[in-house]
Amino acid sequence: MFKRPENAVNFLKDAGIKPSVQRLRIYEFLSKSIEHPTVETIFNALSPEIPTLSKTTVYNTLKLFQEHGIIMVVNIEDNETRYDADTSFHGHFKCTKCGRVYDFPLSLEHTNTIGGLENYTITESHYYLKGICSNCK
Amino acid sequence: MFKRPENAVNFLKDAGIKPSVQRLRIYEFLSKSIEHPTVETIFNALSPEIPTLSKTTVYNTLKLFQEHGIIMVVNIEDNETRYDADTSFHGHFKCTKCGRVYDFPLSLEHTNTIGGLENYTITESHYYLKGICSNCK
DNA sequence: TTATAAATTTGTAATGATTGCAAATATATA
DNA sequence: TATATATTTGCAATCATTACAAATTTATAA
Repeated sequence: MFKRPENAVNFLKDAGIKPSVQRLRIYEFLSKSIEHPTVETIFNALSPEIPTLSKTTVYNTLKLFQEHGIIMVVNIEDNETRYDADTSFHGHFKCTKCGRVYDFPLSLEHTNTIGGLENYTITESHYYLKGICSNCK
Repeated sequence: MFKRPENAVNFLKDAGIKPSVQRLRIYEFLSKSIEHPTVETIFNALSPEIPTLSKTTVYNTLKLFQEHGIIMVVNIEDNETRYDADTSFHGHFKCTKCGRVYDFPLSLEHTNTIGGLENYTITESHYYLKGICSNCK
C-alpha cells in the first residue's frame, strides 16, 4: 500500500525538484488521488485553485516528475495516459465497464521467476489486467 | 512460442473474417513479424505489394482482428501502438536503447497467485518490462 | 449473365492529445 | 535595485487516430 509523503515540499526537494506552487499542487493531487488521473483530470481539478494554470505546465511537470523517478506512467489504453504517484512494484486492474483503474499488490517473486531474459537489465516493470470489477458485477 | 497458422485463409475464415487480399496480407505480415509492428510499419511494408493500400484500411483491419480476438495490442509507449499476432499469455520486453520489443514466456501461475482481486473477472492480462537487452550491452 | 444489394476499401477532412517555442512572469543572485 | 536564471503560459504545430462519404469490389437474386 502506497504511503504518500506527508510533507510534499520536502519530498520534492529531496528529489531535487524546486517546489513551485504548480509542482506542489500537482504532486499533492496525484499522491492523494486513487484514480490514476490523466492530464485532463489533473488540469480540470486544479484550474479552480490555480486559475492561470496551463495544460502545458501539467505536461511539463509530469515529465519532470518522471525524470526524477517520483511518479510512473500508466499506459493501459492507447488513447489515455494516466499517472501514478506510487512507484512501487504493483499491478493495475482496469474495469472495462466503469473505466476505473484499481491497484493490486504484486510480489517481487513474479519478476524473479521469469525465464528467457537472462543477461537483460530490467529498469521498469508494468503489469496490468483488464476485466470487470466486483462493483460492476 | 507462437506457432503461426500455416493457412491464413482458413485461419481468418475460422475466426469469422472474410479473407480479402488486404486482410490476408496484413495478417500474414503480422504473424510472420517478430518486431510487434506499428500501423506505420505495416503500411510501409505492404504498400509496394498493394499500391492502393490505405492507412485507414490498416487501422480498420487491425480493429477487426482485435474484435475477433486474433491479435492483441501492445501498449508500452504512450505514443506508439504496436500489434502482436500471438495472443497467448506472454510478456514483452522493450529495450530502451535499440527500441526493439522482445517476447518472453510467462507461466499462468503468475496470474493465479495475485491477491486483492477476488471477485474480479479478468479478461486480458498484459505484462511488460523495460531495460537494456543483451545485444545492447 | 445482368442488375442490385451488401461489404470492403479508399482518400480526405476532422479530432484530440502532446510537443515546440517564444513571450511573460516569477525567483534567485550580484 | 538591476540582472540573470528558472518557471510558467498560450498558442501554433505535429502526429496518430477516427469519421465519413465516395468508389470499388464482392455476393445475391432475377
